[in-house]
Amino acid sequence: MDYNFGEIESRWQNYWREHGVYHVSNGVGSADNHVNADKPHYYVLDMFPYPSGAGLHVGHPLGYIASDIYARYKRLQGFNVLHPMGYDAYGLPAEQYAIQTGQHPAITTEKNISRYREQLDKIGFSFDWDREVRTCEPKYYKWTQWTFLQLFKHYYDNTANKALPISALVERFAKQGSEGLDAACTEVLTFSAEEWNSWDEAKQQQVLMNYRLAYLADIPVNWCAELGTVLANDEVVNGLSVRGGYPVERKLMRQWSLRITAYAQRLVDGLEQVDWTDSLKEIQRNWIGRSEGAAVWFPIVDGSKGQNGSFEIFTTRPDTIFGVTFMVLCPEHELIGQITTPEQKAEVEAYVTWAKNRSERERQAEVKKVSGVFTGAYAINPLTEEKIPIWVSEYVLAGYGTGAIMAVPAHDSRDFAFARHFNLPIRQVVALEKDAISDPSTWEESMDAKTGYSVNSGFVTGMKVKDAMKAVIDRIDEMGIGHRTVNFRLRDAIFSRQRYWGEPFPIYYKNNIPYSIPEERLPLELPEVSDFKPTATGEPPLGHAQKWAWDEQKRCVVDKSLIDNKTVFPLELSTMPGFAGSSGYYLRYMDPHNDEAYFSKDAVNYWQKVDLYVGGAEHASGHLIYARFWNKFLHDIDMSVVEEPFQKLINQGMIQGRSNFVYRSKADNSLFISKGLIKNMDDVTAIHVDINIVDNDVLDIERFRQWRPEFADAKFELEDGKYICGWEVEKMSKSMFNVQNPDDLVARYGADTLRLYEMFLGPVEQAKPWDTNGIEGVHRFLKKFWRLFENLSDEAAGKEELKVLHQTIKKITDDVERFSFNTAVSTFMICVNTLTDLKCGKREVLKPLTVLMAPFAPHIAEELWHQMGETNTVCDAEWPKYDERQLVEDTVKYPVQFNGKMRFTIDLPADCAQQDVLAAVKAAPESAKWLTGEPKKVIFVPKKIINIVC
RNA sequence: GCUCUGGUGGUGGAAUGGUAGACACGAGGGACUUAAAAUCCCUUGCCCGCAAGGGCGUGUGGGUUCAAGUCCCACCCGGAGUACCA
Repeated sequence: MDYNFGEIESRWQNYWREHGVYHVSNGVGSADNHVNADKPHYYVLDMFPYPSGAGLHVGHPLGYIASDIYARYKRLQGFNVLHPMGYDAYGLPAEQYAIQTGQHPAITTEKNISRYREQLDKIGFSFDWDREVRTCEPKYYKWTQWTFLQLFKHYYDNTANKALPISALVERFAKQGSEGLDAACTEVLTFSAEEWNSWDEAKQQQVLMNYRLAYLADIPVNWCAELGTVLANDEVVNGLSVRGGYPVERKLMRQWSLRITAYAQRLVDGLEQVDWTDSLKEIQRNWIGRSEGAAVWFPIVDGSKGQNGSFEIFTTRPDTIFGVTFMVLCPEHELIGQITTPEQKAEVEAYVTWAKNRSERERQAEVKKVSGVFTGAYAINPLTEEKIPIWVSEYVLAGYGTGAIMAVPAHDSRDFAFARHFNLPIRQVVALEKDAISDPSTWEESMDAKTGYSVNSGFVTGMKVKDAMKAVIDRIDEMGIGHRTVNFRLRDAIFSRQRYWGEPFPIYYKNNIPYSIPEERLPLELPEVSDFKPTATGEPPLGHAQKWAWDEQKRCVVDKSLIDNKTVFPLELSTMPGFAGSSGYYLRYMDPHNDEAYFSKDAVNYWQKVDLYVGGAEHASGHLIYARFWNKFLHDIDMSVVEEPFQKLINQGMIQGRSNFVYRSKADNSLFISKGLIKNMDDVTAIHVDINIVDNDVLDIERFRQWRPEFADAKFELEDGKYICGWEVEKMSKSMFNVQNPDDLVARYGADTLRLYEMFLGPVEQAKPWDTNGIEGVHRFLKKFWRLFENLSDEAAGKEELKVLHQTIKKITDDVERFSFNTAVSTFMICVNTLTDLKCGKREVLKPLTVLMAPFAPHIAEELWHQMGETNTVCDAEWPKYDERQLVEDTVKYPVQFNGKMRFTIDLPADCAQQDVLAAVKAAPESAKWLTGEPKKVIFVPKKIINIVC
């Protein structure tokens, strides 16, 4: 009987579904715990997909296949494995599509999901679909909203180093005001208990907003007019939106933000505990951008103009303070208005206006261009008492540090450029050697390195840079004008989107103060709207919703015509961003149908965390930071039990497209020249051709003629009767006709072949081009494996057969453990080739081999498993263990080296001692040529090699 | 610029410091077949040679070592991330 993959695969997919083979229980305490009560647990998670209209291409399942193999492997090893899947279903593309076509995003999303599901099902994954989550479903986003409310109701206490309830803060303020409080906040406030108690509700709420972990504030945002929404920093690249590539500008807007910066240090520290690649950790560290330095207050000359008579700067180089020759404020700095002299006023205002109106894009493009203006005001260097000019420039950013710097042009390249441009003095205060002082006016560039000695620097002169840093900080600390501090590049995450297709905020406004709707009234469901575009007045799409107001007494959503601002109030109109729903989904999978809680204590105590997480590295600075933050917060409020949610993380590499080209002659527009016959590439035009009508770079001429009407009469210059196409590795995209759809391959070769081939392509973590050319080999291998079972026998296996089996068990186990699936597939090939040569059809060998194959090619394994008379699923078989005794070799083929060069090999007994090996080598006829006289030295590695130096 | 990656046959790729190129694709030759498909066998890094055999080979140049694709130093090229972050 032939290997009929179509029939086999649908049979077992049905069987698995009908028997609930992939259903997982939560261990002890759960309703159906009897099955898995005493097994160890393991959680394998894939980053859930956004179901786009295009469906899956061959790159999407790569990670899913890898994780599925691992999940199945763990199960065979006796683990209770959680391996769920769901959909990140809220987001921009569905909404953009809705705006264009008027189709409700819920409908297109539903359609896309069922298409995804169909495609996924065909590949034979072991997902427990009973646990599916969809971020756009009320019963799921109820808990996204719930988490938001908890963030709203907590603040971050730096002393406790965790999130604490706002109610505790209110109590504290009533008793002692801000005294002794060290908390994450937007600005440091100082007030007494009397003051707090004297304030009205509005003022108190305003003050609390300064501390909430989810807070409303006017902040400069990335506004994308084309998309009609704000975007997070990681959603903007080079001043353009990641989705759509539209221009993005800076704009001050009242937005919800998450105070993720409160967790910056813990986010850095947590990286030590997780098993991720160094490069991924590095991306996160860079994104968080921790830097140590000092905060220093510089007094302003004629301090009456400034509020406190001084302003704060941040520097990582306190040791260079003797080299400060000017100060720079960012154009947004609040002090500018107060300190600018009347003579400079016009010029400064013009500059500030100009800078503020510049788009992100212009700024990015002109980074190297120096611009700025003198305020006319001066500061005093607190250590030298020198009077130094204060400038304003774009190169100082509002969002980092305090938006003000001390400029040390000799030792900072940006300050250097600025000083040169405006002819400001440059003073050397660091030198590689104590006396290596030169004239900075002759320098080509600044000396930025943190090495060498301080020079021209008062009391730190002669100290090493590192010591000088400490000495300066100690001094300013003593003087009470500064202290050691740490700054982060990470910004708070803007959490509002002016969009329709997202989670509504469970917030209503009473006198412009946000209040949370009661938790027991969640979810606050997304209302229907007449139009998905923003309203005429610029309100988000929810402004179109008629039934969108909160009745405080009835505790429910009512028609907005009832708004009276007494008992009925307007609801928040923006929605949450894409990362809201994906930040905690891994926890919900643990207990997806719980209506009482996000997830039960039992469930999270059982599963703890994700043991293996597989997904793309593109989420390094987005999802993976937000999710870690989300989890740490949930940990603080005693929900999640482990601080770091993803223990081991694997990034599957991108699968690139492999495009094919035909070459049209420029002289004759209907003539196509085969690649090898082209003399000069300038004579031809390369045209992308659909990879589905090309086989091994050979063009199917008939199908090419049918492909496009304009090619119907094409003529060809052939080589060896074939038209050979050119190829190139590019992004997989429709416009390049290089998209490979997994369904086509499943139909042609079967899911098992697809699974094996995706793994065989190369290391999972490496980017690689998709190329169908090799798929035949993998398919042939499966047929060969199938044929082994044609002569199934119960005879005892021989030594050779057992040896290859046990070698295979050992190698496959090793390979799976280190996620080296490509070499695992080769190992299977070697094993099957050997067994074919040995004509081995012995059950004793084939049965364990089938179990080894089951994670990789589950359908064929299940079929053969049952053909061997088994009645239970192969998924619950036992992973074989290798027997060291079967691996022992009697003889070793020793490579013989002379002076490190391999010359020949010699077969010897495995237990041969050095002198016997040497004797055998001397006796070998081949040695005569290389061995003249006695060897000077002999290196002998038992069972490995012998090297003779002569 | 900085950080992280990677550089091995015609192609994808393999190699705990110990026979470089496993496994597969492609290509060439052959068997079976009326023919095709399927299957099977042989050859396939480059150079010299009829052969036996020899020389050269893992981006480049040095070094460590009995032995280097693998370790160290310097450099070249590709890919990704990030970028006035003080």
